[in-house]
Amino acid sequence: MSVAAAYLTKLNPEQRRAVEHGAASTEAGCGPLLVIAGAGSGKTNTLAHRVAHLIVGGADPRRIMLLTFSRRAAAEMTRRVERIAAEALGAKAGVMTDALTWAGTFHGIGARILRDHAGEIGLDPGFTIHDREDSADLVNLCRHELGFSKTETRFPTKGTCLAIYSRAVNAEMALEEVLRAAFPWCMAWTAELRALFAAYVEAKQRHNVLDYDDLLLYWAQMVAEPALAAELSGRFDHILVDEYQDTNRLQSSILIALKPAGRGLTVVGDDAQSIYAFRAATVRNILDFPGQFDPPAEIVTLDRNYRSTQPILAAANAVIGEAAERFTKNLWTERTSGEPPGLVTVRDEIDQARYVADRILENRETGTALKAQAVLFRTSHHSGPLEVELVRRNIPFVKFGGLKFLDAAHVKDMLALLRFVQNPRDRVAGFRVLQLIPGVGGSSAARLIDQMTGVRDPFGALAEAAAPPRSGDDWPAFVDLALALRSGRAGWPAEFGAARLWYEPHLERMHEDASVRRADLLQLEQIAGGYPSRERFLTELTLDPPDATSDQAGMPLLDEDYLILSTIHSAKGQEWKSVFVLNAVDGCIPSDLGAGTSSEIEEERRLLYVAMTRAKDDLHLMVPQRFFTHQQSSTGDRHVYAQRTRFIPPSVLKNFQLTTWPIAAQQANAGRAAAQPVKVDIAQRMRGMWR
DNA sequence: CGATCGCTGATTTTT
DNA sequence: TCAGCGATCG
Repeated sequence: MSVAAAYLTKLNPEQRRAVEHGAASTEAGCGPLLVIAGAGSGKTNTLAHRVAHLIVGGADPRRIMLLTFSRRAAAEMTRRVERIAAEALGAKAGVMTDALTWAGTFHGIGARILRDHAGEIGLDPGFTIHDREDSADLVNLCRHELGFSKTETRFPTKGTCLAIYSRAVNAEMALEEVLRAAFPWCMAWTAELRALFAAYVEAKQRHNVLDYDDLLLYWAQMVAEPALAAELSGRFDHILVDEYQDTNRLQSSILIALKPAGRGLTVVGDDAQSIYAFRAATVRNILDFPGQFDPPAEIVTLDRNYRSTQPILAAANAVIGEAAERFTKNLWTERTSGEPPGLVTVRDEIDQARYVADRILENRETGTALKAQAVLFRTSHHSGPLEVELVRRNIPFVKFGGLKFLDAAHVKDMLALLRFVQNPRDRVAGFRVLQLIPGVGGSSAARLIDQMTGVRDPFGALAEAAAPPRSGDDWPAFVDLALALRSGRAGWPAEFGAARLWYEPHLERMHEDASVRRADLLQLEQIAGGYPSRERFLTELTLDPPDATSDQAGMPLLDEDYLILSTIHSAKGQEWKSVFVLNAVDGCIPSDLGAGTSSEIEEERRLLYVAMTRAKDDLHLMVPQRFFTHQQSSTGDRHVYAQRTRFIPPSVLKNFQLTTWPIAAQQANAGRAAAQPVKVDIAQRMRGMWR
C-alpha cells in the first residue's frame, strides 16, 4: 500500500483512523464505524478520503452507496473522491469514480430504487412525486371530501395536517404520541385525523403519486421484507452516510434493515450541529448508533478544527457551552492569531444593512473576494433591507434558501403539464393543467379527469371526450399537445419547448408581468436540457429544486464575483473567510415562533453555533436595536425594541469585541430613547425619501 | 365559468 | 397585516 501513503500522510491520526478503518476491499472485514466530526474538522475531506481509500483498495465503486444531505453535497463529495483517487490511481481514477453512481440524498436514492423495483412491490414505475405543496393540496381535497372543512370548531389546516402526518411517518410514532408531543391543540381531532390520513394514503395510490415521505416509507417497507432486503443489501458492499445527526428514525430503520450487523456501514455527524428536529430528525440516531451492533461500532472523534481562528472558536465554544446537554468536546485549533468576533450594535435594520455593505466593500478592497464572504440569517425575509442596499450599491449577490423558484405559479403550471403527461393518474397535476384552458373551470376539469380514470388508454379517452362548452379552439389545441407530448415523439428536451409554446399565450392572458415569467420559463428550459429524460427532469427537480435566487433574473454571474446570502440552514457544511450574521436578537435567533419548548430553544442555540462556525477569519454578529413593525399601526407604535440574543449572556460576552455603529449617531439616539420612546423617527423618514 | 367580496387565520427552517 | 380560501353573483 505504499502508493497510497501520499494521500494518507496528509491526514491527522484520528482522520487516518477513520479512513483506514476495516479491511478496505471487502464488506466482511469492515465493522460499523461512527465518526463524530466537529465543525471544520475536515469531515467532508475525511469521508471523501475514506471512499477514495476503499476504491484504491479494490472496492467496486458501483457497490458503494453514499448518502448525503443535498445533491450539492453529493456532487462535491464525488469531485473530491475523484481528485484523491487520481493521485493514487492516475488516469484510471476517472473511470473508477464515474462509477460512483449511488451518491445522493436518501430521497433521491430512494426514488431510484423504488422505480427499479417497482414491479416487485406493486408500484407503477410511472409514478410522479408530489412536492410539499402538491401534497398539501391533496390533503386539502381529502379534508374536503370527508367534510372536515366545515366543522363547528376549527379543524387543523392542510399544512398542519400534513405536518402531523409527516412527523408520524418520519419519526415512526403513533398518531396519539405525535399529537401529544408536538401538536397538543389538535388532540381533540385524533379520530378525524386518522380517517383523513387513511383517505390521503388511498388517494395517493389511486393517483399513482408518492410524496417525500413515501420515498423513505416505501423503501423502508421494502427492506422490511427479508427477501427484498437481502437482494438490495447484496448490491452494496459499503454504505456511508454524511450528516447523520440530521436523519430521522425512518432513515435509520432503512440503514439497519440493509446492514443489520453494521458491516460496511459508516456514519458521520456532529450532535452539536443538529438543526433539523422540526423535520423529525433526532440526535438519538447518532448517540444510539454504536450500541445497536454487537460488537458495538468503533467511534472516531475529530475535534481539531482547521477552519477558524482561535478567538472565533472560543466564542462559538462559549455559545454551545451554555447548552443544556451536549455530547461532544470543545473544538481546538492551532490558528491562534486573529481578532475576537465582533458584536456590533446598530440602530435598526437599515443601519445594519449599511454597516454590512460597508464592511463587505472594505474587505473586497483589501483582497477578499465577494465569494469568500457570506451573510447568514435565520429566516429568508431577514435579508430584505440588505438586499435593497446591495442592489442600490450594485453589489451582486446570490441568495440561498427561502423562496423557491418552483413556488412561482407559472413554473408550477409547466411542471404540472409535464407531470400530467408523464402520469395521467396524477389528479392534482391534471386538475391544475386543465384549468389553464379558457372556459375550463373546476367542474369541467373534474369531469374530464373522471373520464380518464380507470380506462386503459387515458389520453385516448381525453381525445374522445366532449369539448368543454366555451373552450373554443383552445380545446383541440390542448388535446393535440397532450397527445404529442404523451407520444414522446419529439424527444427530450424538445418537448419542453413545445409545451412552453403552448403555454405562453395562456401566460400572457393570465399575468400582467408575463415577460418576467417568460424569462423564468426559458431558464427552466435550460435546466431541462441538462436531464436525459422527462422522468428524470421531473423527479430530480422535485427532490432537489434549484435553491438559489439572485438579484438578476437567472444566474448569469457564474464567472463573476458575487456575495453569498443564505439562511443558516442552507449554509450547513459550508465555510467563508468572512461571515456576517444578521439579527442576533431574541425574536430572530431564537425565532419567537420556535421558542416554545426547551428542545426548540436548544435547536435555535445550535443554529447560532452552526452560523458562527462557518467563519474562517472574520465573524460579525449584528444586533439591531429596533425593528419597524407593520402591525398594530392603530396603537401608534412604529417599531419595537429588540434585545441581544439570549444565547450570548453576559458570561459569554467577553469572547466578543463590542462596538456600536455609527458611533456618534448611536450615542445621541441612545440618550433620546432612554428619555422618551421614539414614536415617529423623522430623520429615518427623511432618509427614506431618498432610498 | 369566472370575478369579486369578505372573512379568517397563520406567520421559519427543507428533503 | 396580508394572503388565500370560500361563497356568491353576474
